[in-house]
Amino acid sequence: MRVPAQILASEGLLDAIIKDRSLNQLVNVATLPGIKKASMVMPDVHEGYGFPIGGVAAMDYPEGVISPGGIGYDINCGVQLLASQLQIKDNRDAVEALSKELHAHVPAGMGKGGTIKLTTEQLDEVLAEGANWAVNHGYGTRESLSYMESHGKLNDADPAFVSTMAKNRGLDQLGTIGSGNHFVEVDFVEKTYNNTIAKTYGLQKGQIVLLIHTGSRGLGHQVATDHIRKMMMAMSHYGINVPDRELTCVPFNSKEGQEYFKAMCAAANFAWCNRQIISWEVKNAWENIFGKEGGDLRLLYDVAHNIAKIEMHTIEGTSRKVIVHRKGATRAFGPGFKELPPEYKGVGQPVIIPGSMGTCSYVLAGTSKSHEMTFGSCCHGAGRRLSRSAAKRQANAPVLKEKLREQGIFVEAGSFRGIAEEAPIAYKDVGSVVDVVSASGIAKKVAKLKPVAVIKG
DNA sequence: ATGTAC
Repeated sequence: MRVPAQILASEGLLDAIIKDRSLNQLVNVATLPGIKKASMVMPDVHEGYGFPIGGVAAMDYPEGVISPGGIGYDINCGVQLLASQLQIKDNRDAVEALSKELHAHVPAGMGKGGTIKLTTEQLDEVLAEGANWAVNHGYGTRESLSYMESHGKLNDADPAFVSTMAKNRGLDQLGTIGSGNHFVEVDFVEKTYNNTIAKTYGLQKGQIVLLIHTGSRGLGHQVATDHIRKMMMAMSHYGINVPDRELTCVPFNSKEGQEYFKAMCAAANFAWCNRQIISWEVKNAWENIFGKEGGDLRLLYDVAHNIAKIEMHTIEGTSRKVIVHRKGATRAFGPGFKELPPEYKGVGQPVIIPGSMGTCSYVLAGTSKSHEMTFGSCCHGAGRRLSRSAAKRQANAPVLKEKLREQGIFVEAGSFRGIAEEAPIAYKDVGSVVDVVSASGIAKKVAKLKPVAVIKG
């Protein structure tokens, strides 16, 4: 190990953490060339490809390594939160119709294409421009870009390093959520914890909000597959040995490192464009149900939780440039961060933490403590405690769907398999996860969101 | 997560 391993958890959460390989993986990551300070995991950690999901690793720029396993196959998987002007108490009766309308507007499910069919030239524009492409083509407003991490676009993207196969997979996938834990969810604000920040973000008790959780679909997956294969062949050339082949990596400033990074940025841009177009479709569905009385759906914020970023961080008293890998970890920058829209600058970045299906989600605010402790990062969700296959064995999807309906939560899902894999028993308690990050000081609790409808793949 | 392993 070149650096220590750092675990953020409570005693209760450790039980689930020690059952899988996530701590071995945490230790493995600590061996990677150029890693600074510590190999870190958040309380929602679980086993992933090479790196644990819920992990943060910062490498020296530009000699340290970049590793696709530290980002994940779903490049720029992330969450967007939309705030409405309606209260749940006045609109309970409309929820079922709204969930059906959302389902009709947002294709969900494995391999599902959408209504937008891009030409290869247009796809290259999307890869270079991110959410800007959506806005330039009538999907949303320009001011919404200020409310997205990195303004919905990474400038280092280069479509030339995205393979034809990856591009072909993406041609009809804009505006689709995919499967697994991806969803569109209707929630209401059950509770606020910090009234000043809640007010700054425009959140109040009883308000209806919407969450969109998806990423770069088959395109991002293919980018990861292609570059992992190339890196595996190149790694020995750079004299790098890793304890697990899934940790394949090359120096950031190497040919293969640069090609992967530029392709990863392009896939991240595809994901931001995707969430922006889904957001536009969600607004169409909303308008169809509520008409003009429905009011505006305002983009509160959009965060990435599977990404690598070049950032400045203070390490042993010195400010240095690092390659921060966040895999199942959300950026959580504190007050004063210049990228934030002016009205959020005093309170820190919104950190959006989706819980498991039918439980609840949280909005937090980044703090300066996160810069000291976790390279400006926080957890990203509840975190699995059961594998997909174990969840399928233990969950009874039809019964679960009916149970959630009795609790006032409509689930629109493409398959019972999807529901079983995402059953709440397959996940840790998101409240306990959020309490750990809140107690550690890396983020502040702002609001708790309760679902009333979930659209899944 | 993913046209569910090349």
